Amino acid sequence: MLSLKKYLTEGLLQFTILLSLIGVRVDVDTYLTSQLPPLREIILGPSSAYTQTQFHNLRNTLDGYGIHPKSIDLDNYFTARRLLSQVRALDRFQVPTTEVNAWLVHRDPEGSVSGSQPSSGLALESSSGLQDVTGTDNGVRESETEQGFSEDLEDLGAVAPPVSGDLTKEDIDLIDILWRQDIDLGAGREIFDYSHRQKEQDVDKELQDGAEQEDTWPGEGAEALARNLLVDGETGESFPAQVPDGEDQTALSLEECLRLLEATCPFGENAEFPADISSLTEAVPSESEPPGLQNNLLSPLLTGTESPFDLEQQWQDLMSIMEMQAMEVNTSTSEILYSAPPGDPLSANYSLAPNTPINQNVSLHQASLGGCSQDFSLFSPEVESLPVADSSTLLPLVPSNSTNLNSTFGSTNLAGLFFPPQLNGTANDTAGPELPDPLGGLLDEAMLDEISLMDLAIEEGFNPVQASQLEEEFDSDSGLSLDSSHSPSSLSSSEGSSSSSSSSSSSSSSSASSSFSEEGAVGYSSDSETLDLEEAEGAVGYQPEYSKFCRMSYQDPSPLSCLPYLEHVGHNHTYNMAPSALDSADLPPPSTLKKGSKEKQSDFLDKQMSRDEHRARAMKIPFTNDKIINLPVEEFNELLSKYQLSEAQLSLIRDIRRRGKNKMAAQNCRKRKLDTILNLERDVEDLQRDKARLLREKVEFLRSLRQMKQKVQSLYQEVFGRLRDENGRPYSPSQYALQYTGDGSVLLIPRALADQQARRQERKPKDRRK
DNA sequence: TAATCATGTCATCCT
DNA sequence: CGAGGATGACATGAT
Repeated sequence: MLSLKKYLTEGLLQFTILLSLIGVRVDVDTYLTSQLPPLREIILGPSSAYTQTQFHNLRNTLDGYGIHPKSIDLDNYFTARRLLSQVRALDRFQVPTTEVNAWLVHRDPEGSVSGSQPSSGLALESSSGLQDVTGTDNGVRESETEQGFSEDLEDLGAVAPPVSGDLTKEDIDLIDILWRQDIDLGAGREIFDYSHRQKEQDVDKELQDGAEQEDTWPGEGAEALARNLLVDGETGESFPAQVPDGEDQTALSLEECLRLLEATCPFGENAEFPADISSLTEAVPSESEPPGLQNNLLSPLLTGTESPFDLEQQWQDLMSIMEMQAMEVNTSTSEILYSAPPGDPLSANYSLAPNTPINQNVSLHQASLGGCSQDFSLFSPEVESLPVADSSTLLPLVPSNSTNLNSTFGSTNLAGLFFPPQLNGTANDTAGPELPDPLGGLLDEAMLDEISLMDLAIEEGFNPVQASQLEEEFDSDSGLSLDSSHSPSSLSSSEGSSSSSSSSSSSSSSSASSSFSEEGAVGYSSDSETLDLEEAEGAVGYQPEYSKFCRMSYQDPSPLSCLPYLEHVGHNHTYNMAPSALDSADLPPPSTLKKGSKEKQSDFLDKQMSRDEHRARAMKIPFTNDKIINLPVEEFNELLSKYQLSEAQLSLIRDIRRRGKNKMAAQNCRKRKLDTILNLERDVEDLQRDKARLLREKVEFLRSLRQMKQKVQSLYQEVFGRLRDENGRPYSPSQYALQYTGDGSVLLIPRALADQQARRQERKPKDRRK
C-alpha cells in the first residue's frame, strides 16, 4: 500500500509533466527550450539563478555534502568555473556535433541558398531529403540523421549522459586547484564530484551553446525565413530556399517522372487496357519511358497530389517544430515561425502555378527539420485555400483544434492522399482536366487505418496509448517507455535513495550519540539551567530558535563543517540531529577556558541548542536528546524506566522523540521529493527522445508512402493515357476515370460515377473518426 | 522591506 | 492501540 501510494503520488507528478510534455500544446518543450525558469529548473536542472536549489539537489542526491549552499564560496566557485570555461572556450573549436554534420551535409555542389543556412536540423533533414528518391541509402542516411539528432539533444543538455570525455585532464586539474582553494573554506570534495561538475558544466555549456546558437539558430530565424523565400537563383521562381536544396535529387526524379508521364500518353492506336492492375504494373515498369504523353493529363493528377503532399508537409512542419523545440530552439523562433506572415509565403506559393508542381513536390520532400517557416509557404493552393489560421494553428498541436485538425488531417489518410482534390471537397480551381480517383481501391483498408491512426496519434498530442499502439504496428524495437512501468522504476530508485539516506542518517546520529551522549546531559552550567527552566515553565510556546553552531547535515561527517568560525561564512541551516554530541565534541575541555570565556561559551552553547534541547535541559532530562530520538523503542523504554521521571518530563521526552523522528522524516521526505523531481527530469528527457524518434519514424513512413503514391500516379497516367476508345482516340480524363475494384481488376468508368464513389469513400474514414 | 529559501514543527493519515 | 513513517501546511529565521 505504501508503494502504491508512492506510486500514485509520483505518478501524478509524472502525469502532470507528461501531460504538459505530450499533450496540451506540447508546452514543456517550449518551457524547456525557452528560458522560462521554473519548469526549466525542474526539468533541466537549476540555473545559476537557482544555485541554492541546485546545490541542495546535489547535496541531497549526489552526496555533494561539504559546501554550504548559501556559502559565498559557491558563487565564487561557479563564477570561477564559468569564467574558466569561457576562457577555455576561446581557444577551442567548440562546434556541436550536429553542427558539423550540418556543414558536411550542406556541402551543396550547387551552393544552393540553403547551403548558407545555419540550421542544423534543417540541414540534416535536407540531407535525408536529398537521398529521398534514391532510396537506396535512405536507411543509412536516416540513421545519420537520427544520430545527429540525438547528439543534438545531448549537446543541448536535454540529455545528460555522463560523458567523461567532456572533461579534459586540464579541466580536472584546474577544478582540482579550485577545489583546493575552496576546501579551506569548508567545501568538501564531493562538491566537485564529477556529477556536480558535469551539471555545472552543463550550465557553462549552455552559456556557450546559447552564444553559439544565438548566432545560428533563433536570432536568424526570421532572416532565414526571409532568405528562404527569396528568388531562386536557378529558376527565378520565388519559393523557399529549401526547394532548390532538395531539387538535386527529388526534382530530378520527378522530372524523370514527368518525362515518363509525358511519354506514356501516346495518341496512338491499339490501346489495350490491361484488365489487371498487376499486369499493368508489370507491363509498365515505373521508370520505363513509353513515348509521348498528353500534357493536360498531367496537371489534374499532379495537382491532385498536391493536397496530400501538403498535408504530409504539414506533418513534416510539425516534425520540424517538435524537433526544433527539442533542439532547444527558444520560443522566439517558434513564434517567428508560427507567426510567419502569411502574405509572403502565400504569395510566394501562389506564384507557383499549379502547373509547376514539381517544385512544390520537391520542396515537400525536403520540408522536414527546421524549416517550418519555409514549409508554410509550400502549402499548395488547395491546402492554402483553407484559412491560413487553420494550417498554422495546426502546428502547436492544440487538441481543442480538433475540427480544424480533422479537416486537414483527415485528408491525410490515403483516401485523401489518392483522391484528386476536387473529390476531397477542397476547392481546386486551378486544376486542369479532372481525373477521377484512380486509386481508391489500390490500398487496402488496413493501411488506411494505420495512417489515420498515426495521424490521430500525433494530432491528439501523442496519446501514449495510441503512440504505443502505433509503435507496435510500425516499430517493434521501440524504446518507448510511456507506460506505467516507468513509474515503479523511479519509485524504486527514490525508495532506495530514501532508505539509504535514512539509514545513513540514523547511523551517523547514532554513532555520534554513542560517543558523546553522556556529556551532553551533564555538561551544562547550573545557572543557565535554572534560567532556562524558568523560561520553559513560564512560556509554553517555543523559545526563539537559536542559530545553530555547526552545519551538521545529517549525513555530513566532515569535521570542517563543525568549525564554529565558519558560521559566519555561510548561513547554517543545520539538521541538529545530534546537537549535544556536537557541542561536546567541538568544545575545548572546560579546564582550558578562563571563566569569562566559559560563560561566553555556555551562552554560545545555549544558542546552538535546539528548542527541544533547551526544554530538555529546563526539565532536567537526564539523557541526551539524541538518545531520546534515536534509541530503539525497547532501549528507549528501558532508559525511561531507569529514571524516576515526572509526567511532564515524560511528556516532554515523548515530544522530543516525536519531533526528532518527524524532523528526520521531513528531511527524508524532502529529499525524496527532490529525487522524484530529478527522476522526472530524466523521464522527460527520455520521453522527449522517444517522441522525437517517433516523429522521425512518422516522417519516414510518410515519405515512403509518398513515393508509393507517386508510383501509382504515374502508373495511372500511363495506363489511362494508353487507353483508346473504339475510334482510336484517347479518353478524356475529364469524362472518364479508372477505378480499381476489390478483386484487382480495373474499370474505366464515367467520371461522374467515379466522383460519387470517391466521395462516399472519403466520408468513411471521417465517420469512423467520430 | 518584501520575497524567497531552508528547516522545523504540527496535524493527519497510514502501516 | 501506540509507534513511527509520510506528507501537506504552516512557522520561523536567514538571506
